[in-house]
Amino acid sequence: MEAADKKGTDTRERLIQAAGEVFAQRGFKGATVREISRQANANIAAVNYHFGDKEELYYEVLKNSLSSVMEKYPPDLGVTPESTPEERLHAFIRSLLFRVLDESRPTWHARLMAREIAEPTAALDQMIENILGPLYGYLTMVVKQLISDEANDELVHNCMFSIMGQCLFYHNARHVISKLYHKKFGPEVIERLSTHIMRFSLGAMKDLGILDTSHAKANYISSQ
Amino acid sequence: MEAADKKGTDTRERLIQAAGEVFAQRGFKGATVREISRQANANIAAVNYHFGDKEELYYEVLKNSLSSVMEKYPPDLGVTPESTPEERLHAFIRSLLFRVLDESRPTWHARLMAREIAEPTAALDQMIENILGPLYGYLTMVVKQLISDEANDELVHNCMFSIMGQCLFYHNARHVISKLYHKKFGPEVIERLSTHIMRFSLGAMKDLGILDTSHAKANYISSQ
DNA sequence: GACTGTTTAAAACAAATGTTTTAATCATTC
DNA sequence: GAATGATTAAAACATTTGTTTTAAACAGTC
Repeated sequence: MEAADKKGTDTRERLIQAAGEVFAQRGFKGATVREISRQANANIAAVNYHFGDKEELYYEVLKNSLSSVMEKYPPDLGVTPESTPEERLHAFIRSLLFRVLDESRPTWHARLMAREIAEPTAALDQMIENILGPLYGYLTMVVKQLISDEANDELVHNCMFSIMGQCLFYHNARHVISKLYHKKFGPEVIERLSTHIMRFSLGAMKDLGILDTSHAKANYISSQ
Repeated sequence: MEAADKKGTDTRERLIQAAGEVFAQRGFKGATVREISRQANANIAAVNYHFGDKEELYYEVLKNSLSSVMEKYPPDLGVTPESTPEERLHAFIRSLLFRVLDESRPTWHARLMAREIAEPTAALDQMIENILGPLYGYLTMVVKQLISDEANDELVHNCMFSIMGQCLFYHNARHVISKLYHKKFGPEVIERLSTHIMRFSLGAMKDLGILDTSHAKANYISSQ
């Protein structure tokens, strides 16, 4: 069988692609092996033959997703050892936004990860270990450089969450945004969003950093 | 039957409460009428008798949720006509955070709405009309007062999204946050978070507002 | 070209699930 | 207190769905 992708291509691979699409769209429970098989041009029994059962297929799909998601948009894209912390932050935001909003390629990676984050299965742990943990670690470093190396942990975490939240919101609330404001997320819009989020966050951290270092930690901790 | 809540309480009401819990936990597809019925101490046929079918029950649950979610924490809690825009923003953030994080009462309202936002069913439209639309309208007003009444719409929207994103992140990523940082969201933590988000956002908008009004719109629009 | 291990195809199975049916029970009214 | 309408209970039904089985088709090897 020398045909390119008529039937010769690995059924296993086609199943993963199809399953990714279906899982992302309908969730683990909502996805049926019949729909996956149909969409992969495979027999119903193919899933069980190649993966054992539906759950194992899901894990395989997620693992596949994890490794490919970071490839196209690594969090330090275009950053050199000489880059300023500001440039690193912009690169981080930009890559995160493209990672979750770019529709020029299969979008199920991001949607699947978002699903797993919002309602974890047993697979969340490996996702944290391989992707989210390192990602947060990297952002921690960047933020610390931006506000103050000896800023208290709470402030650092809060700033990180403020940045992550701004980025992920556009993915999470995309249906609402599009219904309320008829906004579409093409590459140039994403570019502008990343500029906004960077300026917004830099302005904020400039303020907070001053607060934190001048009035010392007690100031930030006192609330209300 | 005069007993308080042994069996005399409306089965219909018990079904809605139980269904809310189960739908929020397992999603529409994952929830089974059997589990709902069991948890409501009702017969399997009760759902169909009282609501026609499972989908109609879901809509009823969501409608019930919508009307009750805003009651305890209205977005302008504690705000008077004399309040400053800064106070209004703080109240908005605070109430939003409590709305989505407060675990001292049934949490399924927020979880269910988050589900509907992330993966809409046909019910999203009424949710936008009754809740999200007004909420965003109110925030628009507050933000405009904070940066500049004649700020361009894009900047206003972006700031709104930055604020909403920061708040909703803690709900959306709660499992990841708790696994990574062992953070729990008690009332005092929520209070401090709201203070952080307010300061973060005010600092940011102060910056952007200056940018926007002094260098005029062209400045903001130029990206990269 | 028969043999062997791998993959695909079709059908069947068993469990789960939303819904319906039918009868019993409860509550209210005359 | 019989009659009537509303509610609940138990069982059955029809579909869907994940999985298994059995046989056929294929690919590579001697």
